[in-house]
Parts: sequence; structure tokens; C-alpha cells
Amino acid sequence: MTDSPLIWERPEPTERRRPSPLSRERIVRAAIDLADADGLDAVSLRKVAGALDAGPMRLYRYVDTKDELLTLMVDAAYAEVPAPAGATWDAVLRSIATGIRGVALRHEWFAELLGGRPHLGPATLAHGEASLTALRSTGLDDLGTVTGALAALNVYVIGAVRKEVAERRAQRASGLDQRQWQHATAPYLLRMFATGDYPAMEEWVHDAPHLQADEVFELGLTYLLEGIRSSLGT
Amino acid sequence: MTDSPLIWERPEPTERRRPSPLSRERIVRAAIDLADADGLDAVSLRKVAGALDAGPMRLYRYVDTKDELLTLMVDAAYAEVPAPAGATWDAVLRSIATGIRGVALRHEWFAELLGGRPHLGPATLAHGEASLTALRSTGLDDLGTVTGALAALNVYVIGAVRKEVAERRAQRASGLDQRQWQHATAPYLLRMFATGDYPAMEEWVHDAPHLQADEVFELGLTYLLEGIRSSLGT
DNA sequence: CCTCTCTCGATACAGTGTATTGATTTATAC
DNA sequence: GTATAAATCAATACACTGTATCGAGAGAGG
Repeated sequence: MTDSPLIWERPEPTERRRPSPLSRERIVRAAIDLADADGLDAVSLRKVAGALDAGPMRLYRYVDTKDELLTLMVDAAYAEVPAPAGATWDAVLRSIATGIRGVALRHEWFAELLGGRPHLGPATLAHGEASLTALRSTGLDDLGTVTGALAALNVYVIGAVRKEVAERRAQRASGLDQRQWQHATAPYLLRMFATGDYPAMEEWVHDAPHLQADEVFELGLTYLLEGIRSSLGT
Repeated sequence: MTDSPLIWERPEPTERRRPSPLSRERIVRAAIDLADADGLDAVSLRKVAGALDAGPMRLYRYVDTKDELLTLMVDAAYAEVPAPAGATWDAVLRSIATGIRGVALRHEWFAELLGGRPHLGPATLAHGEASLTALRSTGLDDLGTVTGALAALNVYVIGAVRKEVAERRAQRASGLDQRQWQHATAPYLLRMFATGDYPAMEEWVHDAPHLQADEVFELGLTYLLEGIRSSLGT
């Protein structure tokens, strides 16, 4: 096991050559621009290097592997999450969750990467630190509950954002607007329902209120926060 | 837009050639075996075909694209989720969640795929149907709450399982046992804490109780279910 | 038996991440 | 200021990937 296996501790190499000074930050930014524009699949080392007028192998001085680049992208995205604000602990948690969701909606690749591997970058840790201090300063001081609450919230956001983005992408891929999407999958579902195998779902699709994505997100968040509160006895 | 764009409606081709009768099921099973053994990255059309003593192009008669194969794998995994059991609606929801988690721990690739794109296969729908009927039959009949509860639960499980499996894999990749893992990342975290930038996390790491993965999962689940209950006024 | 349709395997293409290597540039020592 | 050592880069190469294309061959229908 080497001494500094994690990219966060590996010192960034200093540039000696003149033309096109490179840096980890420039590389990550280029990768993010690519991912924003054409999706995560468009992020290849060749294309990132090309966007920086460099050969592909040049990047390997700054990054050991492509996964490391993705990890750096995730940390950069975490840095965009606004600092949590709120007077009560649940308001703080809510602002954290919606902040992450906001970033994920701006950078859909972030949602794809979230939770895919452990992230321990400085911005991610700073984000955790901010969440923790905000929580402690607003009255939640049972450590067991804090642990569980943060974990549950984290995990809820990961899943919610991932699913929401996945649906958005599928919708976009199958034609352009929402009407076309509904026309593409609705008939399929209707045929499935016509088999009679899914009576409860059929009824539910008919009668259930059609909620917007952000409403669903907020609703689940409310459940979770309410559950945490009630387990506090507060 | 073609008439049957979804693989679930495309009829399975019938075999005419004698040697090595193929079928969607055999292909999916081979892919699952590969993924179980060597991870999702080991699932390539060439390898799957090789495992079936066939040329790679042969699979394209049964599957239009690799994504379709992955979708079929997900549906097959959903079919392994045991039917929910329980007397009360929250017991039912809990059994659903732990059932999915169990499958994901047996098939880690399932966790990687979960939520990555919309899944509407028959087993997935059947699973939704079972959840719905179980819910309705145990007293939860407000449709708005049912919708929100199912969505929130679904999303929680997706995120929780994804994160848990990601951590497990990272742990396994960095040496073999848990002690080695802690020895690999703990020093890094300590050095980060030594900067003084993360006092709350430092304290928290010291004092917080160390929970097992399944305890964390159950705890978050409890919060969520409790929140749903309290929003029912029951 | 001939024909026609369907299916298969081979080949090919554009792309991927990355190991290797030889040249070229830079820093260091005298 | 020059010789030497070290560092860095671009090119090449490798083993893959998913999949389009297409010629050959097998099965069925007449």
C-alpha cells in the first residue's frame, strides 16, 4: 500500500513547460463542461485533453486514472452546494437536501456519479462539516440520531436525485417533449394493465394525484424529517 | 417512433438452427452469472456470447442493445425479491425494503443499476403491484400518501443500497479485510482533521457510535416509516 | 430440386482507458 | 557555459468495447 493513495493528498505537479499551462482544476473544469454539454459518456480522456489542446497522455501527470477525474468532478460539484441555511435543524437539513438536488439538476452527471463510490474530497468533507455544525447548533445533540439522520438524508437525496435525473434523461431521449414521452410509455403501460395482472396499479394510475418531481422530493423529505423529529421526542 | 420500442413487448425470436438453442432467459442468466462473478464491468456482449458458445452478433437477435440486456437483468433481479409480508402497512413496507436490499447484497450489480434508468419490466411491475395491494389491504388508503410513501421508500432503498454496495466494493478493492480498509482511509481522514478545518466531524468520528450497515439501513427506514405514519395522523 | 427468406459469423469501425517508449525539453552540477 | 542527469511529453500500441455491415449458408415453401 503506497503512502498517498488518495488523490486529495497527492501534490499537484508544477508546470515547467511553457505552452498551455495545465492544472488539475483546468482539467476538471474541462471535463465538467464536456459532461454538462454532452453527458457523462462524452467525458473521455481524449476529449478532455483535446479541449485543452493537449495529448491524452498528458493528463496522466495530474490524474492517475479516469475514476480519479470523476471523483474530482464530484468534489467540484459538491463545492457548488450552497451553505445550508435555516433556523431549525430540520430547516437546515431541508436546505442541504434541496441544495444538492439543485446541483444535480444543473449537472446531471453529478446525479449519475453520486453514491457510486465513497467520496472524501475536501469539498465533500466541508459540506459534511457544515451540515454537522448546523445540526449541532440548532439543538440536535444526540449523536446516534445525528448519525442516523445524516445518513438517511444523504441516502434519500442520492436515490431521489438519481431516479429523477434518470427519468428526465429517458424522457429526453425518447423524443423531445413530455407529451411524446407520455405517448410512448403510456400505451405500453395500458397494454400491461389490460392483461389484468396489475389491478392495483391500474386503479392507482387512474386515481392518484399527479405530482410534480419537486413535490415528490419535498414530500419524501417531509416524511423523513418528521420521522427523525418524532424519534427525538421533540 | 416504432410500434414496440420496449423490449418487454418485443416477441422473443424462435430458434430454427439446431446447435445451442438460445433464449433471452439463457442470455440474461449468463450475463447475471458473469456479473455476479466478476462485476458489472465484466459483462460484455462478447463475454456473454462466449459463455454461451456463440458469436457476439448472435445476441442481437434477442436484444437490440446492451442497455436492454442490463434492463432485463434488473427485471430478473426484481423477480428475486420475496413477496412482501407483514400484518401492518409499515411492516409490509419494511419487508419490501429489506427484500430489495437482500437482492442487492447478493447481486451487487443490481445496486449499481438500480435507479439508473426507469424500469418497467413485468417483474418490476409485479413487485409494484404487490407493494400496492399489500399497502391498500392493511389500511393505508389515502392515495396521495400511498404515492408519496412508495416513492420515498423506493428512493431511499435505491440510495441506501447503492451507497452501501459502493462502500463495500471500495473496501474490497483496497486490500481484503475491514481492518486494512480502516488502516487505509483512517490516516487520511486523521490528516484532514489535523488541519483543523473539520472540528465537528472530528468530534463526531470520535464520539459517535459505530453502527453496522444493516443498523443504519433499518434506522433510516424507521425514520421514514415513522414520518409517513405521523403524516397519516394514525 | 429450386428459390427465397432468414440467420449467423466474420469482418470492420470508431471509440475507450492506459502501458510503454523514445525523443525532447528542462534543471542541475561542474 | 557546457555536460550530464532528470523530468515530461507525444506517439505508438494493446486489448478491449458496442455495434453496422455484409457475404455465406441453412431452413422452409413450392
